[in-house]
Amino acid sequence: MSDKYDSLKLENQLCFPLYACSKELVRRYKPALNRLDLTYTQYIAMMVMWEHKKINVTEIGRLLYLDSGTLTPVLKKLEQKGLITRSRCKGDERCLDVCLTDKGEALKEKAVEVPGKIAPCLALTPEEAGTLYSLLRKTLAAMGE
Amino acid sequence: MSDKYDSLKLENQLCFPLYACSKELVRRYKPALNRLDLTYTQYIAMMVMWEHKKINVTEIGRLLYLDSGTLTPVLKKLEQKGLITRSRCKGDERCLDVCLTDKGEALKEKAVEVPGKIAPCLALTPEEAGTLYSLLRKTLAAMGE
DNA sequence: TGCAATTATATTGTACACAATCTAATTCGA
DNA sequence: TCGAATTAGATTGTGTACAATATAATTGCA
Repeated sequence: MSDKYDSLKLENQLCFPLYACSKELVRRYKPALNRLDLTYTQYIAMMVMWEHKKINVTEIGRLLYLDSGTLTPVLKKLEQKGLITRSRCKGDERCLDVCLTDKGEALKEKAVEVPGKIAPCLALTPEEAGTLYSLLRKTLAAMGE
Repeated sequence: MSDKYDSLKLENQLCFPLYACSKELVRRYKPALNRLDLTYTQYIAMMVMWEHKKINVTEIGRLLYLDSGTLTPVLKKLEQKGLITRSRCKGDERCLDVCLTDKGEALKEKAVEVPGKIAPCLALTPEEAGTLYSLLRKTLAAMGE
């Protein structure tokens, strides 16, 4: 019943459910994020800002697995909204300091409610969620070499 | 040590490692897929075609969790490459029959080697990979209602 | 039977995502 | 110390994703 093409079936691939699950879950964030006027990418960038207050683009990229080609327009958008400031570092003009503004800090109050709205979508027990988290982090670490 | 903002830390979110892991793993496919002149999205569309030979757009979308706005340009590209044909169904002109061509079928021979090149990236035991797969499929099913 | 609702796909507009390339600033080594 | 190599971001081009809308074909029901 099996042949040499079995590995090419969607049901036998691990990457595909990962890809689909990620996309579907991000889509579930949209209603909650619309109320903050943020996209998912802007939201994870703000999560970095809420934790770090001040950080440069390369570091944000390292934390989010994104490069400057993606981050530059995202950060410019967040700057337009008044949530962050962007300015060249004193001492090394190549660097860009990204800083959280008061308005950005204030948005955190509304954002606190987001994770609680997403959790029910998962339908996993806390143990399962923990296992899933560990396996994903292990895989991410392995891919980072 | 914990406060009400803990849920907003990247390390406490399940969606983020899912999103990052998916992106990084898709990136690992690129060298292998470049040799087939396929992107990842084109590759999973071809996986559907290799299994089904003939299928319509809505069905492909249901299998891949993609809508016509994404699939239409992808399928047109695959048609340009001569891997599939697109033609209106006889009997229901709204539908589009997507059919695998001989050239598309032939590409399967080269594609067979792709999954084996990706597996080592994961660094998971077969049991762990199985667990991850099950948890992702369970979550996908739950999100499909 | 005729027209309102539904269905299948396509189009438009916005926002990533990333490879490749570019520019400017900094560092490092002969 | 000066020019090559490196580094940090920005830009460009291609290809998704998806919401919203459009269009055309089909269905269903009053």
